Amino acid sequence: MTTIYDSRYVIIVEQLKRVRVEKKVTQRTLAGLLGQQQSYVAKVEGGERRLDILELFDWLKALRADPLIFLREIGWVAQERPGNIPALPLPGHVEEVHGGLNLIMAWQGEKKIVFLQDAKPHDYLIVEKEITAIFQELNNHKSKTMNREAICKAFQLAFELLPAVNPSDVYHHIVYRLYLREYTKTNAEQSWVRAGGEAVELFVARHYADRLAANGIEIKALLSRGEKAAALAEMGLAGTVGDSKLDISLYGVIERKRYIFGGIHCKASFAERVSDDVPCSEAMMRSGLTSLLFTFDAKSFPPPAGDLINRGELGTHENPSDKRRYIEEHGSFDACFCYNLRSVPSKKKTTSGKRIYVCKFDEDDVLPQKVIEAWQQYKVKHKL
Amino acid sequence: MTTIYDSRYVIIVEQLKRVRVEKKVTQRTLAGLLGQQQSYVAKVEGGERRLDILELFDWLKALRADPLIFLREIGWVAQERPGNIPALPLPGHVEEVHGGLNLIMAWQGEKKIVFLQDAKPHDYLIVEKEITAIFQELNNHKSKTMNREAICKAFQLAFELLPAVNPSDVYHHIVYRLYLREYTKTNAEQSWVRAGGEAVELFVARHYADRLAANGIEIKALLSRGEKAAALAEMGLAGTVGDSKLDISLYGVIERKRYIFGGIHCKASFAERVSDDVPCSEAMMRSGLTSLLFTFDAKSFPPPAGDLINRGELGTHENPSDKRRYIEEHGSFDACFCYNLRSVPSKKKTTSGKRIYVCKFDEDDVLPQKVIEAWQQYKVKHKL
DNA sequence: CCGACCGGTCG
DNA sequence: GCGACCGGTCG
Repeated sequence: MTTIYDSRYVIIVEQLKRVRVEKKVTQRTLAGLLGQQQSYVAKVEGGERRLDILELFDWLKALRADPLIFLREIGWVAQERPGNIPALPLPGHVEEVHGGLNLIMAWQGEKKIVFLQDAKPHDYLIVEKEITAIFQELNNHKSKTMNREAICKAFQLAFELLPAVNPSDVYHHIVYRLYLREYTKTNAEQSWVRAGGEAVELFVARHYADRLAANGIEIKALLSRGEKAAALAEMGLAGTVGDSKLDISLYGVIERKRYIFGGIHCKASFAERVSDDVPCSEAMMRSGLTSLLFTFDAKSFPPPAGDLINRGELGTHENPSDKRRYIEEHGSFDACFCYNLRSVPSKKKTTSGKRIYVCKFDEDDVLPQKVIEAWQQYKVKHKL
Repeated sequence: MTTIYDSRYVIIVEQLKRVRVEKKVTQRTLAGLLGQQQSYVAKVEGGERRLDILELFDWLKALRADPLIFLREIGWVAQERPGNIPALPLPGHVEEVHGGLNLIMAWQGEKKIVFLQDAKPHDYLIVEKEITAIFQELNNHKSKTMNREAICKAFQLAFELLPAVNPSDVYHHIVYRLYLREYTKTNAEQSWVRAGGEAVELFVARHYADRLAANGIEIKALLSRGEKAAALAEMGLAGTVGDSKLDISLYGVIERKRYIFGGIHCKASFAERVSDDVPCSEAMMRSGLTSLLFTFDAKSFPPPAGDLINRGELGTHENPSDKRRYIEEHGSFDACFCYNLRSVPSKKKTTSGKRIYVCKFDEDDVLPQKVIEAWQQYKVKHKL
């Protein structure tokens, strides 16, 4: 019959006793310091008498124990980790500079500046305010919005109001960092991993839906394990690769009949994780299906060593990373669409013939063009 | 010529001004509330006059701004994230129970209990104390110990003093959680990812070194990118798989000549990440080399939903996970050695013939046996 | 229930 | 410089 309150109080009492014993203070001595009888200390340590907050602090003071350290030991206050506060944008704080704006971040009480090219303070401030409100709403216990929906909404808003800005910077410096700043319900970094990753898939499917529908193509985010497995089964790949290795499926529609002709793998950033998707992608390509890779290629190095500039991980032609080689040399995907304007696109000719395209979400975006082409080719090949 | 001190102060002034403007308080009004002339406010906001800490708090009070919120906004204090404090063992706090001990953790001020089978309080308390000292030393800025070396030392100590306890629980509930509790120099969770992962590789190589050396086998942790690439080149796999996809190499030695005959992939936990290693492992096996998988298969679900019991991710025979299938069905590794005693080992017969073995670090540990067998078979096959 | 999501770290 | 390391999350 332990209530939460009781359990919390038990920890306090046990730790108070431990501190006293460690400091080799007897119950009698402590009682003397507190101006009380020994029975007072015994009753408190026996859980018979509860301390109010002021009594607790007097108690700790008498033991010469640091209250903050004590609160950490009982898990009420996080361990002090001087380095665990990531760089976060200061609320409403930007400065207009030539060609864009400087986003002012605080990191460990130091000021860090990130330049956002082609961003106007007025637009940024609207974006920050709206996204802040969206994410704060998630902390509300009555909020019915799912985290991935909220983040997807934040992407849509930010890309619409800041169309000229490097999309990967919007992802990484605005939406991601505002989520870290505002989301407090659970561990924000890990929640971002879960919800931010799915939000990218949702965003991609929604952003291109109309453009592709106009060309007889249906794009579908595969959010559940069941949907993923079903899509892989439709492709004839059930059981040959892991069942959960595709993010978005692409269907061509002819007279209400749907033909699955490809899919899109989504990765916010690469790290070593792109190799997860390679076996599924290669299996898709062997089955004559189009396998595309969407990525923000977001990667910056944080302070103190790094400069926070989001250079991505694809490297250059002269000095390619393994990730670039997966596309250009091994041809493990039919194409990679990268939304980090600092990333270096492939040359027209590559070893495998497959290319990295670098785009913004504008009329020159090649992703929908390539999807439409792939469907045309599928129709020709299968005489549809 | 901005010193760190200046940069920090600039943030304070700018944010103080922002708070005043947001609250629609004029400089004159604020000055009145502070019992000062308007020029005082102007000078402070202009950076000409510095506020001492008490003046700062008076200032915030006059603006009816919460000091803690303000300190968070300037990045001096972490955002309050009620859920971001992981379950951490309370210092020196265990209770002896039948068949083992209860490890007492604090999570959000609640008490959480994890049962450690076959652990004795006396031994646990030594382990906790020693590991705490090792990890606290890392916070010392003069510490020359590398994080991975410190964690490896913690593993060696803990497995030696608690030989009967589930090794995965020692990894997950003792070493990992003490690292979270004690390591404060940088973001402890991410530091654990980096250093804890490498420490597992180091530990495996060191733990088995003598036993294997007695059988003419050299085991080597591949810690640098160069070492990994070199080992893959020796195997004849350079360039065919990513260059960084092997953790430990195995050499047989005959008359000072070294023959690479296999390798070990290490994974503290699976998640989806085992598929990273599958392509390299399969390539090794195709080349006639032995490819083994070492894992703690550590996975518990934390509060509030989870019960913290470290059940791993391999599932059962009736309900296998994708990870079990990688071994038992697809045979993507020659064997999987799993050090979580709650994991279900393979039956003697599997579809692929490859098996999951569940072990402790004792005389029945099958890993060294299988490595020695593999080297014998290699010698026979290559007539060495 | 039980899976894949991703980025700070530090060698 | 620049890579792979892993676990809380939440649908």
